[in-house]
Amino acid sequence: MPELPEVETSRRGIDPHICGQRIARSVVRQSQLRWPVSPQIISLMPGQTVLSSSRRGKYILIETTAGHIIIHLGMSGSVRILDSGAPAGKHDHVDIVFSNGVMLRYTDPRRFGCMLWSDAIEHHPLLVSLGPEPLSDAFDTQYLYQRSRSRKTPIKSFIMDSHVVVGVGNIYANEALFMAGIRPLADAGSVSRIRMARLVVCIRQVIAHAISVGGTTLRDFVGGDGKPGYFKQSLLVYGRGGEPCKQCGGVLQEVRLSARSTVFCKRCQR
DNA sequence: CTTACCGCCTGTCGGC
DNA sequence: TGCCGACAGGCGGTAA
Repeated sequence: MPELPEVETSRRGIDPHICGQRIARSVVRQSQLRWPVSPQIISLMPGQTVLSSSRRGKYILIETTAGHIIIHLGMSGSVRILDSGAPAGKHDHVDIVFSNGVMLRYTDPRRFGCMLWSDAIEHHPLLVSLGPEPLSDAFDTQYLYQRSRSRKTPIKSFIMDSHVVVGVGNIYANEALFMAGIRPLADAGSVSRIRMARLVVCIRQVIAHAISVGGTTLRDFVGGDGKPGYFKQSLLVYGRGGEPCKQCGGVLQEVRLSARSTVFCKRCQR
């Protein structure tokens, strides 16, 4: 389940292999992803050169001489660098093959992800209304506090809303709220400014830490020592419902919030 | 504008 | 051992 740190790790993994490379052709084996793969991925790509890669939220953006490729990994997606001769497996949906024999392969068993093309990335509907990056200056106490006023939605849902802040998935939302000592079900609008300030710090911390260890799930790009679960070992509450709180020893509660597993400590979080 | 809920997918896992 | 339902979950879309 790629979250922001895994997406960033993926982007860093492919970037040096694709930048400056000329695209020879693309292959789409399965076009039915979250949305159909843009036809331009096939029709416009040959002959184009990759200029750069970047990331916005959980979207990987690949800039070519004709426009941008927008990639989302959904729940189970991955991008890998392979030799163009590598045989395709069941869930290898799209290949972008470069003239030097290197290939970028998009794989996604559950097909929740997407591969789209845009020639006006700054106006793309998927990107235009996204909230700030959690590690950017724009994401600060003032911003989060102001946006949360009069919001009745649970604070956990609030910080998982990509229009509020990007990249905070279920795992990191649980972790950040525990670190901040805030109950996931508290009304967003009722969280005090002081506690909102703490939450901003905790979201930053957990995301930055996860990026620094290369995320949890995607580790097999380049030179990966391939040790999975780096971040998993840092988890304080996620996946630990019924187990003792690492802070007070009490039993961690687990509830469903909008169909998502939500774990917290009754004593440490208020 | 807000909020709550739906559905897209398939691999995995627990129960019988 | 095999079958089957529940579950996982990002997030756009839609209804109220």
